[in-house]
Amino acid sequence: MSEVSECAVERETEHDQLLFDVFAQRCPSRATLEHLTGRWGVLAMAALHDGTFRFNELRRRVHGVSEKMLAQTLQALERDGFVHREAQHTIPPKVEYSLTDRGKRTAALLVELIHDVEAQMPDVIAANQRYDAAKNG
Amino acid sequence: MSEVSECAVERETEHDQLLFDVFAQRCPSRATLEHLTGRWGVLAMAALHDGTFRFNELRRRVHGVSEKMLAQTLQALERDGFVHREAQHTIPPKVEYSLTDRGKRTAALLVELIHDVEAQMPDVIAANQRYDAAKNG
DNA sequence: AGACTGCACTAACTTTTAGAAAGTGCAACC
DNA sequence: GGTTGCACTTTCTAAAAGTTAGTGCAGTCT
Repeated sequence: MSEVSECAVERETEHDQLLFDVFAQRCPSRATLEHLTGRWGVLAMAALHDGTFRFNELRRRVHGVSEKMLAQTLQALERDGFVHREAQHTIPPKVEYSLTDRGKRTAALLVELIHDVEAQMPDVIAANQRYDAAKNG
Repeated sequence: MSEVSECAVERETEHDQLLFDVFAQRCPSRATLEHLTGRWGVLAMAALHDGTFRFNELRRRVHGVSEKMLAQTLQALERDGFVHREAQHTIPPKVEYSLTDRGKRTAALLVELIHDVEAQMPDVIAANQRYDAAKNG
């Protein structure tokens, strides 16, 4: 009954490319996409698009993120190779986060999305009001 | 102690534009961004980028989404004016979902992101293995 | 000198959210 | 006449997010 979709990671096409599909439930691309588009993933990537930052600098940039979630988010992004982490084992510790080349490419897309959303906000707020009025009216 | 950042929605710049900032904790743009980038938001938008679909058609396209979450996601996207909902009050009911013009623009960016991620997956998987090896080695 | 803050986290606990399962009411299909 | 499909909502449980506290040492403030 409960069918679980998989992507054909293992199979190769005639063009020697692997097939990944975010619409397939168990495709690893879905997890990666979530790391990038999760609540804090987008913001961390966009913040790092502006340069290299220390852990607590990022925390101050991304208002509202907890230490736990920022650490968790950065670890996932580092594991996926979007973020580079460089730690100096001094006291107090100094850890610098930056984007990898691959991360920079993807971050550019996310920044574009953010700007698009910010620019649309007046329309979004108007749409919200229309929707709520239609419901309660 | 706990400072909460707000965006200057109310203030206007000299160019007569409103200021929205997703990095500010209480800026409404952050909620909107989350509707789009949330786990199911991206996939719903990308699915609708291919055309008009009924509720259960979407559910079959976006593998793994529950009815509850799909309904919730579509309602948020409709309220924000990204998605258009057209219901025929027949029995059985027929409800068709499609993207608004604004939604189409934003969906294009999300689809671009998805393709970028899918294309990077071989590198991501390699990065995962390197990360795990470095940790357990 | 002694208290306080900052550094980059992790661990334990609580609250919020997501997901799973069942219910709705009717009609077409077998 | 039993099953399935339609588009949801409601209830309950499992998972995720958020909150708080702790680490160990060095600078800053008083």
